[in-house]
Amino acid sequence: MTGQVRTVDGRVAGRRGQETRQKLLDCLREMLSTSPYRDVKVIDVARMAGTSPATFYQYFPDVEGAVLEIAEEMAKDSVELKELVDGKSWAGKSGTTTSEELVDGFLAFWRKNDAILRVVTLGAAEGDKRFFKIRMTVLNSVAKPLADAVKDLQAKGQADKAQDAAAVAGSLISLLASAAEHQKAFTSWGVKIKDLKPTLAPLVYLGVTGKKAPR
Amino acid sequence: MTGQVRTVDGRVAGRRGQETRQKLLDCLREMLSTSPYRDVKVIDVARMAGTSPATFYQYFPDVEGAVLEIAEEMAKDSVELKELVDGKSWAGKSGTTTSEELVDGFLAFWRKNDAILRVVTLGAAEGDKRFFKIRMTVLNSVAKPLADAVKDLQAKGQADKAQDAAAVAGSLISLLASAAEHQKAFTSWGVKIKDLKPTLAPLVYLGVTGKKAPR
DNA sequence: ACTTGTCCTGTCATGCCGTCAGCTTACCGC
DNA sequence: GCGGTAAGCTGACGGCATGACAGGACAAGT
Repeated sequence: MTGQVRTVDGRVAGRRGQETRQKLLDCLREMLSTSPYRDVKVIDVARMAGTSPATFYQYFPDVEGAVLEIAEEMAKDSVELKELVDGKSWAGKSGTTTSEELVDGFLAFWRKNDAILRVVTLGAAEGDKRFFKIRMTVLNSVAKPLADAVKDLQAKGQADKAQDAAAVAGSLISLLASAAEHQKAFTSWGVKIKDLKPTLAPLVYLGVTGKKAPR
Repeated sequence: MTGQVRTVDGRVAGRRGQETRQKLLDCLREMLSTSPYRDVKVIDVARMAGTSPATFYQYFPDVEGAVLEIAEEMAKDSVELKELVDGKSWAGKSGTTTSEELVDGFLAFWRKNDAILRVVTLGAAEGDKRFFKIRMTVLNSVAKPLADAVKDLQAKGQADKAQDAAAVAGSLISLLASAAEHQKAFTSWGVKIKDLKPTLAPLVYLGVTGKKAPR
């Protein structure tokens, strides 16, 4: 699957080279979570990795290129998010559980990949196709099975057929993504983090089924 | 209200100085909407404004400082968003209209200030208090009156009292903000922009009233 | 030990950053 | 109109990040 790892000038990287490369990626990830994206410099990353800027440029064209690498790694991990929706039931009480677990799982994933997702989101918003595609991969991993679930319910007459399934799923995933991104904002509105799930989960349930959540 | 405009070294700016300053801000705003934030350089802004980098540094400590200025201007404009909720009715049919106008108005404001809001959002997510506060100002201009509306309905027994009003309002505003930020994403899900309002508006209505939207 | 290919770094040209001294311009009182 | 004063602008400079290259260090096989 993973093609040969190559340096910028075309050589194939050996064992030691891959280690160095990985160390650079790790340090970059670390830097991203501690300083503003705009201020992340190659020289800092190199220093932290105990190597020189020249080495960095051997493996990556620039900071953005390395960030893309990290982002793609994360996008691969995001397949695990499918499990939050696939094969789950939306009927009655179990629907409540499904929506709660979806909210929980999604927020956890976002929090885990906080820093890199911030940069991906920015890149996507700025119109960069590569970042946009990565963001899509992550969100689609939930949005697609969710849209399928809505279509299923519509077919069984258990959900509002007038709603576009993909639009519903997209809106709900956006809601989750945005809530995940700005958890700090909620506290300033006097909302405790623990209030977030009880609020989001019913919204998801409502969006999917078109019915008020049972209690 | 607005104190004297001052240069970095303390001089008060006169007519000509203010013009230059404003031209720099305009050019920066332009640059932000055409190139990635990370790549916006002082020298480019200065060149576009037909002046020198040194002049830029006379009015702003750095790029971020100037961006903050633009953002604060925008935050002032955001008071107009209050009107989208204040004094509106959520009962029956008129509730549907209210939610639709809220969605429309909010999306329009966000689209108008696209570029600067992107940077504000990034800064806030990275933990910068100044950007965070500005983002709060914008979102609060809708979230506060919306929370009041929910409390009102709760008091009248027309909404679910178990929900925290502020949390509901916060989640809904986050939903709108996120949808506004990533309109392009929706099209890749096969969702037409015009499908967005019919999807978001009922979600808002549902969130506020806890009832399924009438049609 | 020698060869081969990978890996790292010293060094250099280039370009942006951020500051300062000093020159020019506008305004004001006389 | 004349000089004084403060505002406005820029050339120039040290400093640092970028990105390219060539050559030295190193590991592995022979």
